[in-house]
Amino acid sequence: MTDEHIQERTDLILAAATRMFARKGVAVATMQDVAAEAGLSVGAIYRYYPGKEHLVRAVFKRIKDNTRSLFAKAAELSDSPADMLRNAGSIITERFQQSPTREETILVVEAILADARQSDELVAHERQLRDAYTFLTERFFRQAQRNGALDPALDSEGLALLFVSLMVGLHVMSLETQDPLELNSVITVVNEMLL
Amino acid sequence: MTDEHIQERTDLILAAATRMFARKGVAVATMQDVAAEAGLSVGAIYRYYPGKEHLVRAVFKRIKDNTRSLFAKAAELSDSPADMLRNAGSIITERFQQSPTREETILVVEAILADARQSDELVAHERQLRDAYTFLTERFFRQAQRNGALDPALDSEGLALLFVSLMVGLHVMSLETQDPLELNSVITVVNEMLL
DNA sequence: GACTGATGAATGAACGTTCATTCATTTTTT
DNA sequence: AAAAAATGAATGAACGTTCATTCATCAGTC
Repeated sequence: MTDEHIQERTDLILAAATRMFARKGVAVATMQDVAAEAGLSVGAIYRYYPGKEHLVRAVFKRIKDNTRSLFAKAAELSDSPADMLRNAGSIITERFQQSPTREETILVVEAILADARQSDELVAHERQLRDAYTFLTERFFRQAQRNGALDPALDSEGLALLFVSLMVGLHVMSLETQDPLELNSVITVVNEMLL
Repeated sequence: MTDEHIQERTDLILAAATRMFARKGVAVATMQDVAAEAGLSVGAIYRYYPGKEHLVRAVFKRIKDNTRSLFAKAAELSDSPADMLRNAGSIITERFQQSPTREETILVVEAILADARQSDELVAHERQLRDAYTFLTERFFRQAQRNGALDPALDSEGLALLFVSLMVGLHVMSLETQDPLELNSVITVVNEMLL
């Protein structure tokens, strides 16, 4: 009853915390909520996490890492801006259609808010989210410009910011609908504009 | 000392609450925080608002109304999609540069999150935010298509969703920078793409 | 195999703190 | 002096955290 068991419990608690934090909000969800959702007692949680603060950070970290790697994958799979838009768009729709990941979407936004409120000391460290996104995207666009898949006259930095903002915006907008967004029409429009 | 005084106090408290809710988060900011920020005692607040819940709702309502009317104004001032983008973009930068409105930006996102968590009963009522945005925008685009300022072949609904998502995304992204966004490059890129 | 003792995972009542709300009192206005 | 406005100490509920206790599991002994 060792490493494997600890990993199992840690994951169980993290998943339960993710659900509760998304459902009620990080500040409103209580440790008792998390414990009940995990099917454990409150005390048990403190064996695996030193406190609520740590649990929150662990949840945010996982969310960010997930999102970042999805972005990286979209860039890797694509070989033109239109393609990248299509890939990133389908990531959002997929993410949203699975119910547990709708909750993750909410937490992506909560994590951004938490970052936004951080006072200036840790800021530099915590602002990696946007940087990582825009960095990945800009690199992809520059590559596309070298390959001739994108007009070299376009400002790749501006384009990257535009692209990432659009993706984040679509995430947020998806929170306002029960049904998945009609992303197809968006993608079609941008495709037409990009050609 | 009646109507005018009541209005004055109500506004004072609402402004203080807006600042504190944005700074700490709605759930974390206390009534004592709000009172201190307003330069009043806790008890005084309860003379003007029946409780925290009401205060929160009032703050959210004002934020939404503000944002909505800014959107409407942008549509009114514009006579082409590129123009609309420029106008909406400058609204975001203006909003962001004034310090009190950076806090409002945070609350726009908190309000969206609060909506997203509302359970299904009130949802239809509360989901006006996106509808109002996209409705305004789509109507503007259709008008532009009639005026010949926009390719009539484009799907105005998809375009509206795209546009609103981009604006919301830019708002959120602006939270991740201390400095105002380099929106100009974004606007330039889209302008080039729209032509 | 049966008994005993040790281990440490899990429990949940209890504690101290924080916070929304109330209200008896004081201050200000009319 | 009466009425209205404002105060802030008091109240009680809720929450994060702690810890004495329980109990299933397993090692050691016969």
